[in-house]
Amino acid sequence: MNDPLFDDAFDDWEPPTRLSELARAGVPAPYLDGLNPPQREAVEALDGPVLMLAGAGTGKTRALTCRIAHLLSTGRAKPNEILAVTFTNKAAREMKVRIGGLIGGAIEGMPWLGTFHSLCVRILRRHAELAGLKSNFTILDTDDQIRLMKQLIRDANIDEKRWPARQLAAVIDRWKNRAVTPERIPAADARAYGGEGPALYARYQERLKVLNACDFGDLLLHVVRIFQENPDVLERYQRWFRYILVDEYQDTNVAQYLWLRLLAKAHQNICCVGDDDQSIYGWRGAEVGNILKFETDFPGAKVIRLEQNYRSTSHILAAASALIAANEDRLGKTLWTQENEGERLRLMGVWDGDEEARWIGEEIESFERGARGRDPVSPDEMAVLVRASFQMRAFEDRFLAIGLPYRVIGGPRFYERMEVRDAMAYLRVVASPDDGLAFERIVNTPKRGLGDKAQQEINRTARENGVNLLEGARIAIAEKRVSAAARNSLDKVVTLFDTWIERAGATDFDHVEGAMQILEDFGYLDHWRKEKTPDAPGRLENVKELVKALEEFENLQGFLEHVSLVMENEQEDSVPKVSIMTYHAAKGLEFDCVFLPGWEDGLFPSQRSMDESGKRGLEEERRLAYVGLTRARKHLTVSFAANRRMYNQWQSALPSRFIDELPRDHVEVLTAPGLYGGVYGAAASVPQGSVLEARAAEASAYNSPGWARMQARAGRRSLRSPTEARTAVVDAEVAHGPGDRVFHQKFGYGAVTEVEGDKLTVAFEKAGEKRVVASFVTAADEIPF
DNA sequence: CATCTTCGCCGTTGC
DNA sequence: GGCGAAGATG
Repeated sequence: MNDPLFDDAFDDWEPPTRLSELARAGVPAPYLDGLNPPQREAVEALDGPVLMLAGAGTGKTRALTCRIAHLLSTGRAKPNEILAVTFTNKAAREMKVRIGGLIGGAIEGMPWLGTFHSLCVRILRRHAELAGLKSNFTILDTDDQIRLMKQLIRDANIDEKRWPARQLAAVIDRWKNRAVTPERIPAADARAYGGEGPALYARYQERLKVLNACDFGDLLLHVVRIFQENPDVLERYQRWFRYILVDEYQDTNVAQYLWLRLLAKAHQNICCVGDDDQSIYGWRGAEVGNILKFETDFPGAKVIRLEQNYRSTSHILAAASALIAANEDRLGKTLWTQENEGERLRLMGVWDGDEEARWIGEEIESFERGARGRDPVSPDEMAVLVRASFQMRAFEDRFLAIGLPYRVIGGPRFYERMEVRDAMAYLRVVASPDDGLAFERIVNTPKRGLGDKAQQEINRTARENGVNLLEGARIAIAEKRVSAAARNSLDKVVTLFDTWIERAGATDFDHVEGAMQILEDFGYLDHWRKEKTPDAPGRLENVKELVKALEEFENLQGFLEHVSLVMENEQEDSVPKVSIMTYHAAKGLEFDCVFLPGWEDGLFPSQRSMDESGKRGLEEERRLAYVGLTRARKHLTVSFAANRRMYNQWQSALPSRFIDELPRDHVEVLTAPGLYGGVYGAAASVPQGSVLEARAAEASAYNSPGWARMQARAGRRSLRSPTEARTAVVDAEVAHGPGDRVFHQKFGYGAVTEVEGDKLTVAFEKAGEKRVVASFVTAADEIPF
């Protein structure tokens, strides 16, 4: 057991006495209390492959943590012999805490509980040389990746406009997700990226090696390859990890799947937990297929379904279940609950995005006060979930305006800020001098008179001599390959780095103080002190905060690794705050009160997703909606706007098709009668006896898209009374033709130039040519005011 | 030759 | 609104 690969910290570890005695006596451990039968089965079926199909809110985390506690307390494995994979670092942290709570808090944490990426880094550092790297390799983020690829594209004389670097990044990413190496690109992919993809991929990997760096995909790919090519190494890990657990299995990609299968091959003690209905990372290479074929991959697998939902009220669960039922590709589960009926899902239509933010702000305050006979809800228990991050700003602006505390989760993050990335680049060069991308980033930041010309020369020199940029710079100075002014300034940089690289190698190096001094010496702190822009002081603060964050780590490398993998800077604060985040970031979380704004076709479901992946894309969008709906415990509000400002332009939108799929019985419509945007809602709240009501009764298939869309058309036109609504329903059928003069609420007057179905192309006098939905314009002579 | 200024283009989701 | 490329300035 004295394998130097693995720590011996747990050699003397024993399960808590009380628990092991209970286990020996055959008495159920206390943590088994209150588990429902399938949960309990999932906890107790320790040997052989197990697939836990766990619907939203069915207590899968509980089952998972209990299972680990059970492995530990029955003495099946020590804490460091269990490999447990979570989807986020946050989930890993929380799970450690919960396991500690279950078995008595005595464990020092589980070293092999983490995300695929963090686990792979640990393994890769130990065997870096088998992948052609040094063990102090750096991990590049997306930004670095793109910059590197841009260089390669330029070198290959490819037109960057026609072939954007992002696209190459996407192509290479897809290959890595599927564990495709440059040597084994499938014939079908040979034409990727204008036929240059395979060659550029190979060159990219070569450059990474030279830079002693790897990207996210590499972390897995390198380890998989090391396992495949070095059976002795693989065998040691197979023996060490006696039990394997995987959370969010529906979101694993091919590379991750291969990694797991290699590690589980010998003993097959693998337990995967997932929910095909919550698979929302297809765009990142996740294969729902992994979960669907688990039983084939691991013969004799036990499949356990968790279907009792403990989270949401029955109205909310019913609405979510009905929505997801529209998907065809699913295993199918029947969630049920014993919770109260609760409130129905509330549906609100508004005129534009600003009004939506205003209204939600007011609603949040009203929930906080406990108005309308509700129990007060803390802001910590409320969340606004959006499809895309650009939607967040409207809410931030509004919440700032009314003084409502909020936190943005997963938005533009601390470690992505320019000044923080600059500061880190300095530290990266010191910790890992081969990191040319970091060197490039700061060689002329702050300005040192080292522009394009000088930098190109450094690059060329380095490449010709086969050395890193720092050495290249040194040679360029010695050989006078750059101008005298540049030489002088560059020499200072090189000398300073030499000094600090040496100091950092010393055993008594204080990395916190050192980091601050590095930034001081290079003039980076002064740079922000001198800057007169209003945001300069804040940026200086951020840099100082970054240095402070170093305190929690043993050395620079540890810190830099943490940043590249975790990228979050959470500080617990005392003020309760409303959370704003994307659906993707909300996975695994739950709140008493959830707002889902922006349910408009094209935004949600995202047009791009549908264009790129067709029906598959739409189904993933629907699963995203399902994830959103199932985050709510008690209060759930969906809203949509008739108009939204995007890229400084007004665009009109139809309500999301997902709204049509919400079952009427579980929905309360708040949209004001006769007000614009009265979809779905218009009819439900139209006064008795009105024409709209008659039409609603007629349409037996109330939830049919056709009906809802007709409502949309009718409601869309700033109507104030049922009388106007009646006219509107008729008007909506009136077609506009080319040449007609029309009026639009936001764009003003214009002339129709083209008609295509219900979309018009209109040349507006002020706003220019726009494509609009026919129902949003009126003939210019009958403006409804 | 470096840096500052303006213009046109682009724009999910994230470990 | 942000970014990079091209043009203007010092």
